[in-house]
Amino acid sequence: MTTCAQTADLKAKLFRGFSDPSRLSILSALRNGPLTVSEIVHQTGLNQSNVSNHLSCLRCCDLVVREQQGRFMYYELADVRIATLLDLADELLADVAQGVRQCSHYEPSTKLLISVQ
Amino acid sequence: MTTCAQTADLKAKLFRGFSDPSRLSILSALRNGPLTVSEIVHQTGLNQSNVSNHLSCLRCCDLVVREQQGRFMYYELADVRIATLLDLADELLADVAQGVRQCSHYEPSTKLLISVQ
DNA sequence: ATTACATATCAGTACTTGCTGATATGTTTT
DNA sequence: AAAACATATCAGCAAGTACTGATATGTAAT
Repeated sequence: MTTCAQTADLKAKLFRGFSDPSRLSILSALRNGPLTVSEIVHQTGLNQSNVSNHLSCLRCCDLVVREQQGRFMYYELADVRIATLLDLADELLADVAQGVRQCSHYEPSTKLLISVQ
Repeated sequence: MTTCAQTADLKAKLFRGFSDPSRLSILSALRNGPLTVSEIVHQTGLNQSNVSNHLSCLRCCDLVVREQQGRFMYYELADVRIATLLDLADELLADVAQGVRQCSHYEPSTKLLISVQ
């Protein structure tokens, strides 16, 4: 029970790595092979600072690895199973978790709109 | 590219469902079969209000389903693949994402400790 | 109908989290 | 060595997000 809670904490932390649209765009871009930071910037449309921050976060968690090549830094998914996890999520979205789209629990600015009205 | 970003948003939202220790404890408790709210409260150690809020969130996203039985409400995982996803996360934690534990990006109150010192 | 029990909802608070711009570090080229 | 390029770091702001306690709803027993 106590051990279970600790695992839950850790697992939650792992999932937090996947629970941001920017980080997911980055991971998804990396599925086609290694990319430099600026290539990621270009492909995702995010800015350099933002991408760099997220990459640092992803690398710190060992979800991506990097390799220096001249003045470029190549980033890559750390393991195929990361792609598997992303695919499984897509499957769930398609077949099961269809409510996600409309669900507004813990959702941006609903309160604001209501109070303004 | 635009479609990709939209999927990223949705997937991020799905992962947010899994990125909370309380929700994970609940989901993990439900892996052994359907449970009432108070059984979940008992097994997880969370309080009733909290569990109810999270269940409402999980149900809204179609990650769990419920069925009324007298004055009890039985909750259950909506699909086996949810358990699969949890297992895959465990695998990643064990084999790949070992940095998650120590990673302190976007981490509670690091700033506070530093500024106090 | 009233009480007891099971669950749901809500507002408020404290905290977490991501983005941006400015700046720093590091690496090649001239 | 200086300039140009690639990436990293940091502070501060603007959100988002979760927990709690109080209260409401709903169901079954007396």
